[in-house]
Amino acid sequence: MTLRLTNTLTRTKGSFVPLQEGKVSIYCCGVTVYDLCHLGHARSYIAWDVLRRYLIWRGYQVTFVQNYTDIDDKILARAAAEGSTMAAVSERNIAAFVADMACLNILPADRMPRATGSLEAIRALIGELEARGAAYSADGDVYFAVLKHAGYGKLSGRDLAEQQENAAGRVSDQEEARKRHPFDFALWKAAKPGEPSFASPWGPGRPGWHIECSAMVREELGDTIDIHLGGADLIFPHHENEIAQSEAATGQPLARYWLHNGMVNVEGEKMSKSLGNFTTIRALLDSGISPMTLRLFVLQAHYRKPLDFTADGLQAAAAGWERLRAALEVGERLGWVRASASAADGPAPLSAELAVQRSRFIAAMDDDLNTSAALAELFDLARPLRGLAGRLRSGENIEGSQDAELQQRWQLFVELSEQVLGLSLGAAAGLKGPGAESGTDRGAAPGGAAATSESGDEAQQQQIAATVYELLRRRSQAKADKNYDLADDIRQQLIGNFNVELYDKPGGITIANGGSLQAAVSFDPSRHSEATP
RNA sequence: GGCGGCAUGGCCAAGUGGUAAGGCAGAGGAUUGCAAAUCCUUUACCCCCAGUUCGAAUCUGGGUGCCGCCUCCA
Repeated sequence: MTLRLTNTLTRTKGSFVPLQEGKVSIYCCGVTVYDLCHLGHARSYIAWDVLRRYLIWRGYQVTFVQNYTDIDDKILARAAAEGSTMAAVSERNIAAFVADMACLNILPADRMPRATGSLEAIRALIGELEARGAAYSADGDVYFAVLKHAGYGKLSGRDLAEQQENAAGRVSDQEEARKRHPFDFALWKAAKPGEPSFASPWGPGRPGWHIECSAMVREELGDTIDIHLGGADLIFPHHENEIAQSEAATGQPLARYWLHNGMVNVEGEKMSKSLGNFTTIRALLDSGISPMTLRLFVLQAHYRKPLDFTADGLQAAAAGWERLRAALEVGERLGWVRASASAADGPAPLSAELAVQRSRFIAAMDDDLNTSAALAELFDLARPLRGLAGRLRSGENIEGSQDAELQQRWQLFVELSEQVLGLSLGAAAGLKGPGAESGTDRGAAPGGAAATSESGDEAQQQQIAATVYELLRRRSQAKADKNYDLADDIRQQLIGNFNVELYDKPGGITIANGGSLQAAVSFDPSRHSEATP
């Protein structure tokens, strides 16, 4: 089985064959750093993170480059609005980007070039295009001449002759007057008075938007790369222009595979900056949605399809993540060890059933990253583990349960979930970004008492445990007296005051867990002794 | 006007020729004083019409509806 990917360039799904066996070069269009990242970025970069993780897991040596566009009109506007500088705005948003991506468990790119750091390559490329007659300068601007480039429009399926009239009048008259063709686009823009600018053979100015990607791809990865990634909104004009520039300069195909992710809607409406209805990643996480919930939500749909963010959808994903989380957690609770396996190491010896599930997972991922189908396998793998988790949670003693098949199942499950899909316990609880304290969405319960669990000192913790224990004792007595109103009242008190939940198990034993408690407290009426599992 | 995409159960969403994965929600049952968790069982004539085929959600033609891009945008 080989990986099959839908290539925008050919509009077909075909086998992925890298240029060099065993190696994959990927360029992913990054962000313009004038603001915080929004859900569209999250969707896109989660999808590409999974592509990358899957390739790595399959044994490829992947080089992943993603740019920062840190020269741009909108950054300038933002800087002017806040009395700051372009560099300051960029720096701040780059830091935010890094934090947001880490929070979502998105692997950092191998290299992240910036436009400001690539000016040499950009100027060289423009010069080359000019020398080849593919570009012309006009009043300090330099434009790419689309008519000089055969094949312009091949990515987006546009025909220059047909499109010409439709495009008229879409750009400012001034700029229009300098262009020879409406689709010609700026490679270099002359500086306007008061703007920061960079020196160039054409006078002071700054690069156009598209040229930086062409220059960076070439500088970082070479003339032809394996995979070029981006949002569907970039197909035209950005990627079309990128192809034109690069291929006019090198005479080689820019990328063998062009992959584009579908757009994000919010409650059925297109999300866009111009409509002002975008939600930042931070705002969503701050609202109590866990990073892994967001990740699961994104991966439940195919990356090429539009994705509608709704409160209901996120809630469903949160419940789904709870299930996966329980299954991930159970092995750790039982002290099981992760296997350091990957597809490249060859399959570990698996039971027949597990081997089938593993190969189904691979088949799904091979089919243009069908994460939805892959997740179905993951949920199937998790089912018996959830059963184990359920028994553990309700206080049943299964410490001795070292069933080999279950352990193996857990190891496979963890491997696929964490390594390939990036759905990870550690990422949910450990890797903290702003506003991402809780691994579970239900952790955002009333009272906010949960937050104290990490800061409380030992004495305080003992005090709380003792109080909880006393309440458990009283509740046990109330149950014995069949005074269920009081018993329920105590349950409510524990939730309200400490965010602690109670689980009754056979034998009248009650376990209190979560919230302000660092360790579970249990009460056994037959023993009257405290235990902390 | 040009290019492209999508229409599957209450919601989300796979499936691209052999009688419909998975998640959420719901129902019934086991367990429970009640909860929680878990387990079992259960819920679809795949937008419409015509055609191809032994057989279609899946292919072809037509229709209807929705959406994206064509302007900065992941």
